[in-house]
Amino acid sequence: MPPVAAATEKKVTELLKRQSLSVTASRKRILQLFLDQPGALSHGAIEKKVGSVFDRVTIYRTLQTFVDRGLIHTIPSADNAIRYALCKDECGDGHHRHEHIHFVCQQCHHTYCLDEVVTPVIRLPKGYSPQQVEILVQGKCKQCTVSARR
Amino acid sequence: MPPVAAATEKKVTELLKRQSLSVTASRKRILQLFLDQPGALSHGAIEKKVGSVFDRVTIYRTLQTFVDRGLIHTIPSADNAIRYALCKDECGDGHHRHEHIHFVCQQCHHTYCLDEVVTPVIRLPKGYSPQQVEILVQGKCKQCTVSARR
DNA sequence: GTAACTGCAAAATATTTGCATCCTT
DNA sequence: AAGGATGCAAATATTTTGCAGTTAC
Repeated sequence: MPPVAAATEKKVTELLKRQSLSVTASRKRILQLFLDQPGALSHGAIEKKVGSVFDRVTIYRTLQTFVDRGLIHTIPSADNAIRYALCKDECGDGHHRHEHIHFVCQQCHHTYCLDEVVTPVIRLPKGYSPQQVEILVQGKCKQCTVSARR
Repeated sequence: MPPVAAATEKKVTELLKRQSLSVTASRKRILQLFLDQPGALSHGAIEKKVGSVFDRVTIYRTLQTFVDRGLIHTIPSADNAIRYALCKDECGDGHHRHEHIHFVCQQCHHTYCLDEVVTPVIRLPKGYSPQQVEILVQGKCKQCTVSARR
C-alpha cells in the first residue's frame, strides 16, 4: 500500500471512531471520497464513483448516518439532487452550524464550500427570527474560468 | 360568481395572456393558487390543493411552463422538495432575476419571498465569477412567532 | 382548422422498508 | 456473543415520455 493511501485510511478511520461509528468498508470508502476532493457530492455521483461495490441502499443509509453525526452536511439545490459536503469540526452529533457559502459552478457543476468567505448579516423584517442562513452562489468556478482563458 | 373570485380570474387570465400562454383550466387554477397565498408551493402541495381534478403530469408540465416563461421561480431546498413561487415583473420569457431572500419557517414549513430585504454583496475569492445569489434563511416566521406568544 | 394542451398508460428513476445474514467491537 | 451494518427483495414515491384525444384561438 502506498504511504499516501495509508495516511488517508488512518484519517478516515479516526474520523469514524471519533463519532463512535463502527469502521466498515462502505463508510471508509464513502468518507474517503469526500476527503479526496474539495467539492460536494450527490448521491448519484457517489454511486458512480464507488461503482457496484456497495448496495445503493447502503449509500443512502451511510449518508444519512454521516449527516446525523455531523460528519457531512446537505446543500440545498433547485434540481432535486441534494449534495453533501464535509463538515468542519464545529459540527457534531445531531447539530450543525454552517455559516459558510456554497458555490455551484454552472459549467462543471461542481459545488464548493467557501469557508473563507464572510457571511453577511441579513436584516429581516420584524417578526422573522432567523436560525440558520444558507447562501448559494451560482456562477463560474476558478477551474472553469482558467480553462476558458486558454 | 362572487366579485372577488371574478377579479382574481381576470388577473390570472391576464397574466397568462401576457406570456402568450393559452388560457386553460389547469393553468388558471394553478396560477390562482400562487396568487391566493404569499408563500411558495411544492409540487406535492399543489397536488393536494387541486385534488384529482388535474392529472399529476399536467401539474408537472404546467409548473415547468410557468418557470420557462418567468411566471414562477424555483427555490432550492435540502429536502428534495423544490418549491415554486411567483416571480416579480422583472422576470420574463427564458430569464430570471431574483435578488430576494427566501425564508423557510421551521415550524409551519411555509416559504416566503422577502422582496423588501436588501441582498448583501458577497465578496468571493479570486477566480470565482458569481452570476446569481440565492439566500435561504431558516427560522420562525411572523405567524408562528405571534401564535407562540399567546 | 391547427397548434397547443391534457389525460392516460407506462417507463424510468429515486427513495424507503423489512428481514435475514454478516461484520465490528 | 451481541448489536449494529449490509445486501437483497420489494414496496413506495417521484419524474419523464409517448401518444391519442380534446381544447383554445
